[in-house]
Amino acid sequence: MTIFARISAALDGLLDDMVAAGELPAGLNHAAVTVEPPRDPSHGDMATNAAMVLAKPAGTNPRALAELIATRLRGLPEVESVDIAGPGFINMRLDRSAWEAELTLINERAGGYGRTDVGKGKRVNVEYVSANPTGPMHMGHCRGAVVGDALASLLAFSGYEVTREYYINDAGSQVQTLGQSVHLRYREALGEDIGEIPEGYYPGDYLIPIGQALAAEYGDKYVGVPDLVWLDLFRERAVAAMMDMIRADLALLGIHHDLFSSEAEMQKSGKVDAAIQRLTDMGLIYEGTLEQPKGEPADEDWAPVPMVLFRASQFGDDSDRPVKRPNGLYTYFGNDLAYHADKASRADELIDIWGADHAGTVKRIKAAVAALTQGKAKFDVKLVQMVRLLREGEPVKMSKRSGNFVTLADVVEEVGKDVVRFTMLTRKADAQMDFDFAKVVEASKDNPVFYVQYAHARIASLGRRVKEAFPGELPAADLSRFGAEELDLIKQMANFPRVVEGAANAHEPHRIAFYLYDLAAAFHGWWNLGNDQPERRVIVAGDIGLTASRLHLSAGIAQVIRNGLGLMGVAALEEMN
RNA sequence: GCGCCCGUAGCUCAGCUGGAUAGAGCACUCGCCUUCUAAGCGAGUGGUCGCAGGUUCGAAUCCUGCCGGGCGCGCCA
Repeated sequence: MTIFARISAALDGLLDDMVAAGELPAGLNHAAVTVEPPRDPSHGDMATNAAMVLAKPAGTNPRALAELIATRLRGLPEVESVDIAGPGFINMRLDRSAWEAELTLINERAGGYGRTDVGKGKRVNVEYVSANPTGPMHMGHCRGAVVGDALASLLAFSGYEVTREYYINDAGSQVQTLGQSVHLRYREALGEDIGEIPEGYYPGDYLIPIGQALAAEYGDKYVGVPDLVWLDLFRERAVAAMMDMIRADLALLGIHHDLFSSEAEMQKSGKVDAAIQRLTDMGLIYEGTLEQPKGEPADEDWAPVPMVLFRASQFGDDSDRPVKRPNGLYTYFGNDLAYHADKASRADELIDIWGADHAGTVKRIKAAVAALTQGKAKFDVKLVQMVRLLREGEPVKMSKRSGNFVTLADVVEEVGKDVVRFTMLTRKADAQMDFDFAKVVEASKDNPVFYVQYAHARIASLGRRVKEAFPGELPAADLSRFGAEELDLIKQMANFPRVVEGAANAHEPHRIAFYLYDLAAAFHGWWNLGNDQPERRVIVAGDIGLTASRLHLSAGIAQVIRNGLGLMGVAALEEMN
């Protein structure tokens, strides 16, 4: 057990003892009781709010209760001293042996340090990316891809059974247009001059090879015949090729989904009809007419049309929502609610990662999930804000014309997978962010990617250098030789499991990036002590024992950095170059 | 008109789901770095947490109403 888990468990047990001793009434809810490092380290190593939280339900006052708890805490072997401060905080100082033990634990657990079972094996489905299969991935998709992937890793590390899922939107009008665009390329491949790609079609060069392949396979069989004959074929081929391309783009980022779900297949399987039927049976589907939306430019073409609607407004949405169009086909929402019903049948918790431009549809899908699962499924829609690309401080112009939008593959090629992934996690998901090509590769402490990598590389360099100073075998680490700075570093490392747990619970993978930056800063500060004072370096000439001990500490730091970077999908570097 | 997100130091952002005196980097000021592990190091200045109420032992954090910025708002996805 990690140190925080031990103290927290001991506190729980001790509160039970107090109930047995008649010092506390039975049945108090401990959920709000926390054990955490105080913001101000001068207050001690750990603080608990137990007395303040429990005083009122226990019918006593915080200070008096704190005294009782403090007395018992003083009996714990790892607790050196306890005092009560402010409105009833209980501050603890731990014996140094507790921190020494934590470092040993870090090096023993190695890659498993920080892993917990808070997920208790619950099945969580994380759906992310789900870019339309109409072209290569561009930077607009990138952030959601990284956030979703890191969150999935975080949840897996926290004891959840995770499914990483991609929803292929292969049933709507956009993929019909894609099929028609490929048909143009097909005619082009047969020698026809198609001129400029008309407005409304996909102009990208990436469709050319698909047209060529179809031309090679079928010759002119599909020229001059109605699209009814060829559109399904062309669409399916195009979608398959686009998905191959998208999978390749994702692989560049180190992202591999467990499951790709097809909208079209789901529709064919009858699951959409079934889901709508279930809602109909619940009385939540009716035919009706919506009011005209109050958009700024009032739509002249608007006319009231009766449609099949879902009573989303009964579940917190602002309006009821159409599941079928007047032509009888399902809307995107109709398909999507069925898809979520399907996911809910396979998982205990659902998480969707969406671009912020879809914010307007969150309420309706939450309403649908609530209705379909009787409010039982945990469901979080995580919105990821836009990324503004900058080059030398100037926004990069994005155009839909082919060759002029920034693809994900281009960016990964230019700055590298690790830089892209780390940078995408240096801001919380719901804040907008700038991605400056120059800044993200800058080798300075202003750049968190570099700063964290550099800390790890510095530690890796010790392994190489120590052989020069001490060619023989090193003795076992003697942790009693640590001073206050070394113990402070361990205290910071000991926070890693708490940060992981918090990030997993809050679905906020960016917390790992900030934690690693802080840990790296603390390490660099420690390292810099050696600039002026050679005896404070890790490798101390003439003191093999101290060197061994500090190497052990450094190894622990490197381990925590690796574990954190691993969750982010970023490789730790052995050396900078 | 409505909904969602955001508003914290001059700038870019954290703030551990309600805790103690609100933090980091940049910028700025001062000192250090011609021999060491310096793609630099140390210290300092800088805040009505958009505004006004409310909830309670306690609010940047939760609630309500305003102000300002971004995104979105039927039969697209």
